[in-house]
Amino acid sequence: MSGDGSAIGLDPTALRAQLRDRGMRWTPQRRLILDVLRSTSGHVTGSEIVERCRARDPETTPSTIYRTLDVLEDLGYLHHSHGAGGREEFHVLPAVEHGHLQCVGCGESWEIGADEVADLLGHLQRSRGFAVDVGHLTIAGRCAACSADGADTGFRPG
Amino acid sequence: MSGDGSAIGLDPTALRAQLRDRGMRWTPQRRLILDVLRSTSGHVTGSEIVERCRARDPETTPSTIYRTLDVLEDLGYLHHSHGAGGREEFHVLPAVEHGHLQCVGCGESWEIGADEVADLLGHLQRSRGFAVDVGHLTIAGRCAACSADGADTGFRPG
DNA sequence: GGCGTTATTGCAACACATCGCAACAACCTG
DNA sequence: CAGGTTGTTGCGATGTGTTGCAATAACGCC
Repeated sequence: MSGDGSAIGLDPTALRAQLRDRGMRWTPQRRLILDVLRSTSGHVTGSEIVERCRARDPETTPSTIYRTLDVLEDLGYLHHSHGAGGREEFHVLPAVEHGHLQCVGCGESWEIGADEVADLLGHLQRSRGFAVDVGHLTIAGRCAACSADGADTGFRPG
Repeated sequence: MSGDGSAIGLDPTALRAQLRDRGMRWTPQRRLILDVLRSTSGHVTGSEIVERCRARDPETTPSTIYRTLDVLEDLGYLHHSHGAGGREEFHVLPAVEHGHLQCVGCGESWEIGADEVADLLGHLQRSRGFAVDVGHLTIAGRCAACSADGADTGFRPG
């Protein structure tokens, strides 16, 4: 819908400064990963990121990538949740915190704003004192189209 | 609350009949897995089931177990969802459909009844036509105790 | 610019889960 | 009970993440 993901805020210089503040280092690998992330909009799975990094530099190793992703999440540059299949899904630069709806039929996913989530889950917070991690929330189910299509869980006989 | 999980309804004979109805077979492996499940209450991760099966019969292979688990889920004997870490969690004999709350701090998890879930998510259903898979729902966050304990995501310096 | 400290990398191994495929064995039939 | 069908098993390989550890290389300091 909107831009191409080359978002302001994924600025290498800023990240470098933030890292240094924490006594952490700015490395070529991190620069590459940040770069890949900058040219990414919306959701990506962990393996997609690995793939894209290796496309630019075949030397890149998965462990480095996943560790860097952790760091970036720590710094608030991204969020991750787990899709309907349990795989990691990263969401770059979440301007506003939000959750996801994912269809087990077609795999499509949609965002639900923090407002909406708060509306839905706020009372869990109040009644149980349970602080929902909105950014991590992915709700599985079937979208309208897939519900109309077939009733069962993605399985279509014959 | 109730018993030890040796629930009525996980009856080998009944399962055998159900399998045969579908042209499927009753094998020693399936019997073992059902047995393990019978002595299990509440949540188990996939690897826990594997472990317990191998404890009784070291020959058991993971692929067989996971495949049988799929079959059993198909037949409604259990449900699975993905915990905060993305790992599979199975729930045996869900008398009533329900979702889960899982604390990323202590790992503890709680059930939330279908009623409560419906209450929370019903409007997603109405406004978007999205049919939430309640049995698959696991909401991550921090429980009251852990929220009081420390503010960040499970990380504790020093 | 050279040097020391120590965060980070890359490797290898592991953990969890899934899949293709050939051999096996439940089950049905006669 | 022997024989054929075909659903299942078990193996090995693959995909996705994680972790321990020794070598490397950022970064701060002189």
